[in-house]
This record gives sequence, structure tokens and C-alpha cells, in this order.
Amino acid sequence: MLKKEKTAINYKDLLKENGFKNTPTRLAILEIFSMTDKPITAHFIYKKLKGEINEATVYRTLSSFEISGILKKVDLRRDSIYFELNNDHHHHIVCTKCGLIEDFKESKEIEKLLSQIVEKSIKFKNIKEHSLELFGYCKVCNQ
Amino acid sequence: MLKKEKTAINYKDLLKENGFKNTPTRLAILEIFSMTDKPITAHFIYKKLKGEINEATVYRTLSSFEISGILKKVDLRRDSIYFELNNDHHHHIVCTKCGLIEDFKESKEIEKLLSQIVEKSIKFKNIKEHSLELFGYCKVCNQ
DNA sequence: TTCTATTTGCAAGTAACTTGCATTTGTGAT
DNA sequence: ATCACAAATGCAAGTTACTTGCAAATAGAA
Repeated sequence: MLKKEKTAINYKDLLKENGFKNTPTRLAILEIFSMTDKPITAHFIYKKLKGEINEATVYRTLSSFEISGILKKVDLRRDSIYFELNNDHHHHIVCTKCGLIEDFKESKEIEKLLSQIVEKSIKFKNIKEHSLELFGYCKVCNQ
Repeated sequence: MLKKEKTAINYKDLLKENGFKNTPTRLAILEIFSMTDKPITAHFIYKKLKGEINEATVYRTLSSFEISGILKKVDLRRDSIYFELNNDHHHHIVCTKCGLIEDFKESKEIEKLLSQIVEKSIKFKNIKEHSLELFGYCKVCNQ
């Protein structure tokens, strides 16, 4: 198992705020997310912490972090589900050939147009989130 | 196995255009898609045709239809992948509680804003498609 | 009708999680 | 500091959704 270590950012409080116990496993997982600027999979985290953590624990942790809102699920049309820190709202452009990911921020205009769609909806009232991902070839793969 | 039957719409030509042989299985699957106005899963199709078709064949057929462009994959954040006919471009509002789906058409404005995002991208050139799904509670589940 | 590549059925295999249960550990109360 | 207990973890087995290998069947061309 992992040993307790000090972390730069205060993840202890983040865990506490969300009703989680402050364990080395959870700190280590949050560390990896903070060091990685693109969405990652459970398996990626498992490999990074291999020997120090059980894969089932990774899945369980990611799942509870997602429910509490610390993490966000991202579907990149690949084999498995990706997660990223849920601290700034953005979307992705994904190369379906090599897997390259580029982030983009949603403009105020798009946000406004989406909320208009919800207002016009007959059956829906409470829209919490949305996915918006672009798929295609990056400049390298497009050659 | 399924017997050959006449279908109202000419799926025979659709299959031929896409280089597929005209089999009862494929016609039956296309029938189900044309009768169903929302995205469906491989398992849904299998149940509809139970006893007349093998589940592996359903998966194989959906996969090749998706590659050829007859069908479109939709990720509705549920257990399995959904498919729908790829004949008119639209998106979905999904109730994460009961699974209710409402379609919406993308406005010209959104389309324009998305293409501006691609133009501004440094790493990407050839964007083929995008996902845009809204998630939340429908009016019934929101109570 | 015959030939052949494609399609299908069947069964086994795989990848990505999930779950049950025993053990360990963090945390608040004493 | 110690205790008590719920929460967290490890391990192994289970599940689900899908995939693959291969032999048999069949659509479509000749």
C-alpha cells in the first residue's frame, strides 16, 4: 500500500468537503489527475500506481469521485471510459486514428443556444450537463 | 433463420449501394431501425428477432453498418452503445434517471460556431462529426 | 446450375469493469 | 492515546457487452 505523503495542493480538504476519508490511495489518484492535463482511464492510473494499489480500488474510487462531482466522465469513443478533473468546463477534439486530444472552451454563444434548446423542450426541465466532442483526423493523421 | 420478405422501403438498394449482400437478416435489422424512432442497442434488436438470429450477427451487422455510414453510434451514458439510422443529423436530451430520449436539431448558429472552433484549432484539420448530448432529469423524474 | 466470396451460427474468448467478503485503516468520541 | 466502528481496500470470482475463430450455409455472379 501507499504511504502518506505531503501534496502541494490541498486535496485533503477536497476529500473532506466531499465526505471522503483522507487515504493515501485517494491522494495518489488526485495527484495523477493534477499532473495529467488530459482525460485518463482507470487502467492508466492503475499502471502508474502498479504494485501499490488494487485495480478494483481504482474503479471504485473513480466512480465515487464522479458521483460526488470531483471528476467528470468523458466518452472519447475509445475502448474505455475517460475521466478528468471537473474544475473547468471544456470539451475535446479527438483524433479517431491516433487518439490525440485537444481541448476547447465552449463559447458563451454556444452555452446560450444550448439553454434555449432546453427551454423549448416539452419533456425536460432539469438539464445538468452535456457532452460535446468533435471527432476527426488531426493534421498528422490526415496526410 | 429469417425468410425473405418484401419490405416497403427499398433497403435492397441501400445494401447494394454500400457493398452488402441482400440477406434477410440485414433487411430485418433495417426494418427495426425504420420502425423505431429512437436509438436502440444490439440487444434490443436481438430480442426483437429472438430465435431467428444470432446475437453475434447483430453485433457484426451493426458494426459494418456503422462503418459504411448507414448507422450512427450514439453514446447515451448507459450500459451499452446505441445506434440509429444516419439519415438526418440531430442530437439528444437524455434523462439519466429513466432513460427518456428527446431529439433536437442543431441550429445553423451552433453549426457555425462549431466550425469556427475547428478553424481555430492548431492540431486538427479534418473534423468529420461531433457528439452533442444533453443530460439531466425529465419533467416526470424531476419531481 | 455451379462456384466462390460473403454471411451466419455457434461456442469460446476477451476487455472492462463490478461485487462479495474478509481485513485494514482513518476518524471522531472517550 | 486508545477505542470503536464505519469506511476503504485487497483479493478473487463474477458479470456484461461485445469479439473472434471456424465450419456450414447462402447470395449473387458467371
